[in-house]
Amino acid sequence: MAVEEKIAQAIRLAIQAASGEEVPEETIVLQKTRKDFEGDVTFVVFPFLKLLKRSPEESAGFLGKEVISRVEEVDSFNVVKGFLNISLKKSFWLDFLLTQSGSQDYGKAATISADKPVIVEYSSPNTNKPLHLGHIRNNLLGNSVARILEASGKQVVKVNLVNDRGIHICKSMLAWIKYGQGETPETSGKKGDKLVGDYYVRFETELRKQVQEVMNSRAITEEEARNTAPLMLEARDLLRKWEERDPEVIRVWEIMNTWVYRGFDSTYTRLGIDFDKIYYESDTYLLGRTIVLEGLKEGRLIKKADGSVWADLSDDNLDEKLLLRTDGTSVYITQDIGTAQLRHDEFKPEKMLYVVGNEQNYHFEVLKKVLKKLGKSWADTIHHLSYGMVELPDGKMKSREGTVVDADDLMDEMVETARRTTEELGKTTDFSETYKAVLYHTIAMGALKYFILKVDPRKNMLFNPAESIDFNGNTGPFIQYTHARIASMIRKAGPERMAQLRTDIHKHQIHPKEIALLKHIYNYPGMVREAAGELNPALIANFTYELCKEFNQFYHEFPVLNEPDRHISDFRLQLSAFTALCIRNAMELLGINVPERM
RNA sequence: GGCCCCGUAGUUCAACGGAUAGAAUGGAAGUUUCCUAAACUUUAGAUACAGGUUCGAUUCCUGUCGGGGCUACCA
Repeated sequence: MAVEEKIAQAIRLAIQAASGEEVPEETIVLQKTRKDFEGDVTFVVFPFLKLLKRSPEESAGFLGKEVISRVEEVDSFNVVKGFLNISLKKSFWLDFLLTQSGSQDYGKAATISADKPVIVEYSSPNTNKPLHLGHIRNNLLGNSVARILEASGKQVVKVNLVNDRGIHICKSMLAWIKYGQGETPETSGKKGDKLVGDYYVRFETELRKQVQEVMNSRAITEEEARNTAPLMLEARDLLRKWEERDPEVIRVWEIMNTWVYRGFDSTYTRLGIDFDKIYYESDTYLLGRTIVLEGLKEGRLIKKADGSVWADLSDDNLDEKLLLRTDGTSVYITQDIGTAQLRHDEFKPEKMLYVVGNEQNYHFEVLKKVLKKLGKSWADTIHHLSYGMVELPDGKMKSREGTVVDADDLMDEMVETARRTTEELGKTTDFSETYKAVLYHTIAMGALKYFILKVDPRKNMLFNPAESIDFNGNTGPFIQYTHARIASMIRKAGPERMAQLRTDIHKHQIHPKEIALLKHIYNYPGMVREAAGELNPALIANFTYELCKEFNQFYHEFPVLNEPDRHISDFRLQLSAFTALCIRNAMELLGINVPERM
């Protein structure tokens, strides 16, 4: 049993004994003692004053004595108003260092559960649009959440659903057919996804021209003009042909897709993310249609006079939702129904996690309701991990308006900043070219990933393209630097010494600052569990930042290798190595590498 | 209009209903004969507004004001 549990238990029994009332376990909540106060664990007595029939100070004092006598790891306590601050024995902390610092897997669950897996869907790009900063947030979040869940002992399946069909895809195809003159990534020197994206933009530009012309000559609304413009009709026609598997259309579609996937893959690789399985909407949308038609036959859905199929969600205070168009083609949610069914059948997952922006909150609400309407008992395994938008100083990024921060460009800039900063600091003189290339990439990605992941996923965040992402302060490179410093000490100590550190519990008078550092590391596994429960990588980021600050203070104040007393030096070396291990494992959960030198 | 989310230092981010609201950055002032100064130390600076619940509210409730999103036979 962990010490915290023992303390909570002791407090609970003491309150029960004193009051004669049953006290449920979950009402005893311990918290970490705040930094400005002495102690390791704090219990707030206010909620129990009525049971204890004493003043806050007396109650806390009473419980403090009980805890000391019942829990051997407890050394002392102090009382501030209604706060009982409990300190653990120094031997407890030393023992923690000696028993835990050897395990490379510190903080990872010992076993992976054999139960049903958790499916994490993320990225889910649209083949018309090159990846931008919004996708970066999505990709990093999804990847990190998957890692965190794994570390907490879940079996995780990472999946990507590529949005490769629909009217929008036909738009870029049409533009390429009409205006492309056979342009390819090779002939143009453009990355495949960028090339296709350009044709999507081209379609919109040409369409706008047509709309403008029609509106100048006839008095109709813009919406009508859009819907009746020749280009739009051609795009619709192309979609019909695509759904009929017209060989020529399919051929163009496949060629363009191949370009896009090659482009996406290179971006994913640079970002360091991957998937266990990739789904394509083109493979799943028909299943969605089948399910909808079945639902219609079973009387769960309604068909209107024009032939369109709808789910009536008015019982749930939502509107009617279109599932099949008048012409029988599928809409976005139709394929989501199919994909969900497919995944459920394949994995019988405990949970299906969708990492998708909060602009789709309504969509997922509707999806769950529709699945329930269709009688799917597993509808509640669906969980929308809804993350906030990345905003620019002048508002949201919009592909159509060209106000996007391109993922590849941003990564290029980050690498360049990393190179320049490192060289300005004059640290590269004895680094090989190969090492430098890897290092700049590591630092660049560290800065970018940390910048994104340190923010609570649910909140919108701001990115200012005019200011480059910081390398000082609460940043990825700060954490990487802290690790590199420790790695440097370990190198200097040498493998032989590291293999036989003589940390002697009895000889070493451990300093409060050293305990503070150990305490921080001690909290790491709990932090991983919490992050897994909340699906929140920001907790890991902030934890690691605090740990590094704690270490840097220690490092500044206490000599490690330069400490003449070998026992103390060994102890500090072991403490430093444990810190480095904790940093490394924590950063791994964010997908951030930590260098040995920088 | 309806529904949802968000308002914390100049700026970007923290804070299970708990103690004196933390950091970073920018501003001011320091620390290199010492293990990497991408570091460390000191300093000024914030809970939009008005009520309510509570021993205790940045956190929960109501209203006002401000910002964003959704409300497509787009995805």
